[in-house]
This record gives sequence, C-alpha cells and structure tokens, in this order.
Amino acid sequence: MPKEEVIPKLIPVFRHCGYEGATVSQLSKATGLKKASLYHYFQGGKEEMAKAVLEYISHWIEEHIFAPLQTEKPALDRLNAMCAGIDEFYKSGQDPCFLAVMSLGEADNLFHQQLEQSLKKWLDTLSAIAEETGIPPQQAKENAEDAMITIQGALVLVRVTKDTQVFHRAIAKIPEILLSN
Amino acid sequence: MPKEEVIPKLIPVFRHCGYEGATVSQLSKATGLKKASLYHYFQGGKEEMAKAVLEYISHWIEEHIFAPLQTEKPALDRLNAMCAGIDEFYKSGQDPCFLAVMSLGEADNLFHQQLEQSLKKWLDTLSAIAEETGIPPQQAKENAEDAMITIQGALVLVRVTKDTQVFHRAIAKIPEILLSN
DNA sequence: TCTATTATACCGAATGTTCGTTTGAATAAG
DNA sequence: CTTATTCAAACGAACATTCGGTATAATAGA
Repeated sequence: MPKEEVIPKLIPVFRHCGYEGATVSQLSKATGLKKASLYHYFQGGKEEMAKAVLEYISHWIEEHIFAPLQTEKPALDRLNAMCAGIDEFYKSGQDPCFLAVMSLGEADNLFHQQLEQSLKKWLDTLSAIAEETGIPPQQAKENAEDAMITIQGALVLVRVTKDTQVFHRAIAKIPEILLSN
Repeated sequence: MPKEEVIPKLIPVFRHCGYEGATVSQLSKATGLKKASLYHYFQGGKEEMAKAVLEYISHWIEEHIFAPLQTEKPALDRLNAMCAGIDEFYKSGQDPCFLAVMSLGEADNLFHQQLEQSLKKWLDTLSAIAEETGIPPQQAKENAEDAMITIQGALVLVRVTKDTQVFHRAIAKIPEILLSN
C-alpha cells in the first residue's frame, strides 16, 4: 500500500483520540498495516505519523477550502463555496478539528508552531476576503477571528450535543460575520 | 491533606493534558501526594479523580457563574457579572475548557453523559436570561448556543495564538449576543 | 490516667499491563 | 539476486494499580 493511501486512514484516529490518546495499535488496525509496516513508512514513529497527517490536512484545506476563494466570482459566492468545503471537512461538525485536538498536552509541545502557522493562514485568508469588500483592515481582522471562533466553538458544541443542526446554523452565519461592520 | 484540597490541585493537569494525557505520576507531583496516597483517596483510580474534578468544577460554576444571574439587578448587569466569572474561570482563555478536553477519546466514553448534562445546564441558564428580556424561546435558545459557541471557540483560538485579547473581545460580546434578535 | 485498639493518612516497592519501538525472518516484486 | 514490503515476536520503558507497611491521632477500656 502506497504512503498516500495510508495517511488518510490515520486521520480519524488522531482526530477522535488526540495525539496521546491514539495508540499505534489503533493506528495499525485503522490502516490494516501491522505495526512494523507502519514503522517502515514512518521511521519517526507516531510523531512522524501525526506530522504527516497535519501536512496532508494542510494540503486538503488549501485545495478544498482556500482554492474556492481565489476565483473571479462575487465575494459572497466564494464564501458560500468555502463554507461547503468546511462542512465537508468537519463532516457537519461530527469530526473534531485538529487545531483543537493537537493543541493539548504533549502534542502541543510537538506541533504548536505548525498549528499556529496553520491558524494564521486561515485568519489571514479570511481577513483578506473581508478587506476585498471594502472592510477596513482592523475590522476585517476581527471579523476573521470571529468567523474562526464560530467554527471552532460549533465543533465543540456538536461534539457534546451530537446536534449537527447547530453546526449548520453556525456555518451559515460565516459569510455575514465576515462581511459585517 | 484533606480531599477538598487535593482536587483543586488535580484540575490543571487534566485541563492541560486531557484525560489520557494526564498520568498518575503527573497528578502525584501536582498534588504533592505519592501515587499510593492518591489511590487512598480515590479508590477508583484516575477515572474517579477525573470524576471528582468534574463535580468540583460543576459546583464552582454553579457558585461563581450561575449564582450572579439569580440576583435582582438588571439583566445586563447580571450578564456582565457572569462574564467576569467566565473570565476568571478560564483565566482569560489560557486554561482550556473541560467540556472540550474531556469530550475526546476514551474520556468521552467515560464522561459523555456528565458533559452533555453540564452543557445543557449552561445553555438552559443562558436561554432563560434571554427569555427574561422578552426574547422569544426559539431565538433565546439560538442566542444561548451562539454565546456558548463564542466562549468555546475563543478558548481554542487563544490556546493556539496565545493572544488573550481575542478572548476578552469575545467575552465582551456575550451580552449582546444573548440579548440580540 | 495509662494502655490497647482502631481508623486515618501516607509511602516505598512491586504488580501486571500496555505503550511505542525494534528485530530478524518471510514473502513479493522487479 | 536484489530490493522493497510485510509480518510475528519480543524489547525496554512507562503506565495504572496494588501491596505491605509505618506514622499519627483519635477512641475506648481498665
């Protein structure tokens, strides 16, 4: 099995169990590869697996969430396309966010820089869209933060309530949050 | 050392490491009690320690966050008092929320019911305040959800950015979120 | 009062288990 | 043959947990 097929199978384990909660046995079962085979692909062990997953996700976001923002359509259309990507990425809120999961305990020590950079990218991208529509920089920055807060907060609520409606309602608000003043 | 003094010392470990990330060695070091002594107090082991912490926090919230809402002052004053309690509870966003931390991995299997009940209490309490000011029930419910989303989302952002200003800005918005229509 | 008993708080050392990781051999591919 | 994959088995380390015991203090009986 090629490495590109392995990484996606690692994702749900890290996502739902966190870095420390995810055991190599679970990762083995999830991929169908025995432990030694996993270590053949990832000589750095669990840490390298998590890092690979983070990079994979980073690219996924780039393609499926940021890319729709770079078209020539009106800003609102682009934002709605982005929201569709977000809904898919988080499975309507049923899948936790790596940003939230990996910023705890030992994982945060290992990956904090990467997480911080990833979040900054999100915020900058959203802020740029807001500025495009004529919103002043400081306001755009705060709107971007509010949008991210809404996404992350909704994920926590859905994780506890199991009510995906809350997530859809929250995501639907993203465009107006971003473009408000 | 009486048990009531032990529990608060367990809190920061679970909060920052999560349930699975928190080791009994860490808990021992944090409390100043040797492992065997911890097991003297908590015969159910780590699981009972976490449960005790959850109950302790539940009471703390009751007293410091919900109680200020039961006074006779105007709604806005009461909400501001609550926000002060929230800011203290989360140390301006520098301390993660148990709701978010304990709803992952094995911890979620063990404590999900307790977490769900706790969140429901939050939402119902906030919703009731909104209804008091004449906001219709359905709108009040959604406002309460939005308020919780803001709190939880801000906690995630601050954990990654280390920028407590984001948290203060988010908390300051809680009253208007709750009372909007 | 003095002593015997019980209960509580605590700890060093060991328990068995699970963890992440490594090894060396078997198999498959070219 | 050579190289790349896969595997069962085993590794030491760290884990949660238990055991046997000491120290202290409260309680009770004489």
